[in-house]
Amino acid sequence: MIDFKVTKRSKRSSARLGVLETPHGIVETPCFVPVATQATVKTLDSEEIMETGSQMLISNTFHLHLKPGEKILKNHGGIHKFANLNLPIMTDSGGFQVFSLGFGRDHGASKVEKSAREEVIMKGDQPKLLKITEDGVEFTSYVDGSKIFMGPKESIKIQESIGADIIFAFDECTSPTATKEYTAESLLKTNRWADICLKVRKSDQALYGIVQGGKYRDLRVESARFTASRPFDGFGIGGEFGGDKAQMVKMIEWVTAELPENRPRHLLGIGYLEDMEMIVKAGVDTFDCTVPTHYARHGNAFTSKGKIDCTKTKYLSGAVSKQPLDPECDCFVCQNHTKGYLAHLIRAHEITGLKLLSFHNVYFFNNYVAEIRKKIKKGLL
RNA sequence: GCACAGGUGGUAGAGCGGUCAAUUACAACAGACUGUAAAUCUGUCGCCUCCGGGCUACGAAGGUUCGAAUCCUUCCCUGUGCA
Repeated sequence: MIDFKVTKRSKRSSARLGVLETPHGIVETPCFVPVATQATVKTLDSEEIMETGSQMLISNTFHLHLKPGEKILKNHGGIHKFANLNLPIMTDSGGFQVFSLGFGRDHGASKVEKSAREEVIMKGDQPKLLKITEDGVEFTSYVDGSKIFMGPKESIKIQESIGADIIFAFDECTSPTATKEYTAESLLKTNRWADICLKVRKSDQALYGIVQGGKYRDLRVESARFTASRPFDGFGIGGEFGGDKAQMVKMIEWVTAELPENRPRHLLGIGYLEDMEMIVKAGVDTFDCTVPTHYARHGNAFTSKGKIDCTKTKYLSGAVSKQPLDPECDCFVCQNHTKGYLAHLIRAHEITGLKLLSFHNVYFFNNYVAEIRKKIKKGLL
């Protein structure tokens, strides 16, 4: 079980400071949650994860179900022991994979598409590689092509075996290209699944319900009200956030306005640096995002002066090459390594380069949110 | 000196008469990435372009042919073996 207390409410916005207590430690909110899909923050070991100042991680039910399988995790005493991760952990339910391996894959689309696409998802449409039914979703495994059925019951059962502190209801993450009719019908399913998740849960793990509804205000509000009316321990805000940033913030605000103040809100899969203040001001407590680790493995570092693309030759020589990634950052990487060395490692495809950039990026993101907490404390946000 | 093998775009290496400005990989350059099928993906990659095409190119020079990176001759290089 978890305990959540709001310790300060901003007078300038919907931002709030909070303390989230879990069986594996306390989380100060607002908090960035690094993504550990396969029970690891890619390239970082458990000690390094702690050194980045991470407070909580989110792992993935679908991926752990495929590999190594939840039985393995259960036999090892759950994800914390299995991966030697001594901090709070969430597991995403697999609902995002309904999108990412479904219409997202079919259309090469992101849940944050900036502009409209030609593909439109109509009521009754099905993705190519999976089948969404009333009871759940038949996935096609990317490991061996086998069919894998996952619905609310299955997801909760798996999540119980994995043993995270916080688990999520199984939902359908809808696409930015879904019509209102599709999104409305999907929402009915997600809501029905939410009740099943609550019903079948036997563990004392915290269970978050997920708000969907796409870009449609009435659907978002309906979804938020429905989810708020159920005995969830917290709330995930999911689905698409297509359009521009202003639109995204509006969509979050529609939802947080309907959610009870005394339970935590987790924004699923959003967290560019430039997004952070906005989403916190919109009333979000925790949020996860693959960007720091993902971009790191593609050679990009985030700094107080902007993004640095370490694949560029210009960082190898001259004055810049002798400087750290970010002179204002006190992480291990910035204290001990130059841009020139990091650019070399990335360009030489050395695995250490990926690790060092991942470490820095996660550290930087955590630090960035720590500053946001300070601003709220000072009444500046 | 003789005998084999070989010389192709930044590199490696395909191609062995037309569909070749030349497969592919790497390098280089540019772009993308928001609950991770992601150490990934996309594009450019001889020169010029009014984007139709034009020009120069497969060691060098000749030749055969309607047509040569591809066949022939000579030369120059490289590797290996024998003297």
